[in-house]
Amino acid sequence: MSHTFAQNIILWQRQHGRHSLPWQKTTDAYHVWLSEIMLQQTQVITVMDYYERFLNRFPTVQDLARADTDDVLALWAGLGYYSRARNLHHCAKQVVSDFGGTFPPNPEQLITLKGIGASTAAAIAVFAYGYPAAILDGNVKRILCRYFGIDTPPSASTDKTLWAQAHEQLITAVAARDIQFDHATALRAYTQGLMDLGATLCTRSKPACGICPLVNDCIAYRDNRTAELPLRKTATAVRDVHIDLYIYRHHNNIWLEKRPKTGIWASLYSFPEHPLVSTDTSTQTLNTITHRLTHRQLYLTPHLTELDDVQALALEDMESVNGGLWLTKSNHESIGVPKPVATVLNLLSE
DNA sequence: TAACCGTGGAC
DNA sequence: TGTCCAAGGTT
Repeated sequence: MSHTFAQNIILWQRQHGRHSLPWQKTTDAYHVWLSEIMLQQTQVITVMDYYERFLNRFPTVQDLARADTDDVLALWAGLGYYSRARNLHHCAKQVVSDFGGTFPPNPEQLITLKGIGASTAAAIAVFAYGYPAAILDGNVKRILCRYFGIDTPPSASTDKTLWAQAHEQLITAVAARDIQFDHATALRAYTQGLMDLGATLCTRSKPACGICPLVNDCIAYRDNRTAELPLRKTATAVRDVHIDLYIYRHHNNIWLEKRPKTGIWASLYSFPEHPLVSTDTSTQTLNTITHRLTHRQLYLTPHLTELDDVQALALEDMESVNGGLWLTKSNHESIGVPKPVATVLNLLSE
């Protein structure tokens, strides 16, 4: 007799899935949660180092909750989507103040926490607590669209269909446990298996259908539409943005300003974008740097000015009230800067 | 509802 | 080289 969708996933995961990722070594909800937040829209290989550094610096949710937001952002710098870091810190405080320092076990409570949506809540519930819940990330969407031949464009309506399928398959997954494994173990294998299959076999381009455990029942494979499904989302327009960066250096210290709480690179530090010091001389314009964001193409033109002691003091007096500060050798660990700013800083220190 | 929000890798 | 998009959530 043939296996169900869920049985195929579980059997495949035990044999061919990933079992040695750092966050698979534990069911500690704090560790699981941290990994799930970092992995949002971010590939496994990128997360590895950040995950280890974060746990080393903040071993418990209490440590994270009482940290300075600047330190959290500095540790997150380079990982992108910085609202995740601010929400992470907020969430840690919520867990300590509202849940006694222990993450709640069910998705209904988890989703009330900052930065945790439906899919992340389900993943935490499954991996930390063995609580049955359906995930729906990019991997699962791709698998379901192909397996069931779902060929409607990405939309809230399509998401509703996908969530319904995700829930339905979970029911059979829960029933698919066999004599060797308990309920929670089968559930974790199923959930991990979906991600592993999507990440390693059912990939966007050139899926490995020849070794896929679902190939016999896959509509997209049957109809030769795996290259077409899932349908692409219409590309959002990328606008060009030109920004001047004013770099003021004094004794190898660099003047930085805290960015606004909203918008690109919110709450991180960067160079002023308007001149702060009237310098009729000795300002050097450096080569323009391009930096691509999801919906913006940035052109950053740095202007470097060396300040004398009087100018430096004047700048300090005038701008420190606005969250400006000198980046020095001793404070860089609590100053989070976006990638291109880090690139410019490295350029300057050469 | 759709725009917003980073960075890096794959092709 | 340009395009797509990755363990998405918030506004």
